Amino acid sequence: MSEKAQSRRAQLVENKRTVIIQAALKLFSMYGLHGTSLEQVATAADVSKTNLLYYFGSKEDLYVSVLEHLLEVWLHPLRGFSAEQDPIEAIGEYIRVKLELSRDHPAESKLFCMEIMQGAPLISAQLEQPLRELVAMKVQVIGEWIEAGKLERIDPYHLIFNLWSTTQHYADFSTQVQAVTGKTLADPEFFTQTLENIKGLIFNGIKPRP
Amino acid sequence: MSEKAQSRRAQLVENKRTVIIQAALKLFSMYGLHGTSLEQVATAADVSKTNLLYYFGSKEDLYVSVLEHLLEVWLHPLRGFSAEQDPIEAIGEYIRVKLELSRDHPAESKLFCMEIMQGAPLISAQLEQPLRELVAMKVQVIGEWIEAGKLERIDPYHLIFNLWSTTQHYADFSTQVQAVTGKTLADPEFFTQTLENIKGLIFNGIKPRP
DNA sequence: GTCTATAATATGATAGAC
DNA sequence: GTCTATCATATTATAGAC
Repeated sequence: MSEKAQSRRAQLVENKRTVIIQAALKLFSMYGLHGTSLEQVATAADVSKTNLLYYFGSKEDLYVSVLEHLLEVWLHPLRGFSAEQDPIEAIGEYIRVKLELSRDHPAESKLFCMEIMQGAPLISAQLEQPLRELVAMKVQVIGEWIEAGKLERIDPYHLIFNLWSTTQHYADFSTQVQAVTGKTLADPEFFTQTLENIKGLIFNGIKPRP
Repeated sequence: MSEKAQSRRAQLVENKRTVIIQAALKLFSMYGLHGTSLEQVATAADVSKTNLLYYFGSKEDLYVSVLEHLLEVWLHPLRGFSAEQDPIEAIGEYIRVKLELSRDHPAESKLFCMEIMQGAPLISAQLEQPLRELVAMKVQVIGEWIEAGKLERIDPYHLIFNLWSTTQHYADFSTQVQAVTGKTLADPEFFTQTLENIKGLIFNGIKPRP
């Protein structure tokens, strides 16, 4: 068996796993883990249920794989900003990236939200450690900005929670946002307007400046 | 049969329904609708499964009752603020009430979040209409404040989403907040600190004022 | 790797006695 | 109103042929 054939087959297996994970992600984020049957996932991924169980040994196995995929997408933008940057620019950029994630990966956002709400029983190990470290690094950077007088004295932790909650809201509560405004982030005009408003709020607040 | 006996029995029935609803709320908010069995709810409410099904004809019936109870608790503080009030005071008060809700009713917050994320299939009728009206009223008030020069020019809708998301975050993502900070809103000091930070952010932003 | 059974079980719901 | 017994079904998972 040639190397090429080997790798081609491995590629196909990976593709199939990916297709299944994508289908599962979408369904899990809509109906939850227990609200989704393997049959549904199999149908959506265009494979048989038995075949699905050939690629993923169990439902929980599949679920964990979906969560692992999700974490990669989700924690990625957290890598950004360093103390050398201008804070307003860096934070503005972070808000933009997070809002783009809410627009382009709402299923990831929702499933992450669900998992955290339920106490993250299945990924607490993978999540807690890297998350704590990433946040600690950011808190450090924000602290330096404040010391340098480049930001108002704000608790860095609460600032981070604020950035997360305000941006993710447009993915997780998109149903509510749409019910109230009639718009979604898919609408470019609404996206820009949302971005500017979030940035305006976080940078300047709502108190009128004399 | 006397009026008294009638009302006493009705009272008992109501109490039992309430106990079941509370137990169901807690479990549904932790494991989701499909992740919770009637057996679990019955055990938590200290009744038999058959008895539970005597009070609520079906699982969906129970779930809808839980959601209706939840909406009452959840939409209540939205009634507040009118244009005559000072906006900073009114909004500050609203933030406090919402954060108290996140502290005292996290199960309601989480289940509401879950339901919205899944498209609110079972309460869209009860929710959409009153929500849209309430928000429209508030948008009106905020608009008047802005016209009077009492607030910066901010889109009222995005301001409302901001108030919701930042406060509810501490209930829905309490697991994450605790993983990162080691604290919960149950800690009075952390509660006060959180409240002041949210208010500070929304009122003043993070840009240093010269 | 993929398929056809089929096992094993959990769980929502009902019937009928008391 | 509450109980025991039971039905009906959905769904995860496995065995074994091809």
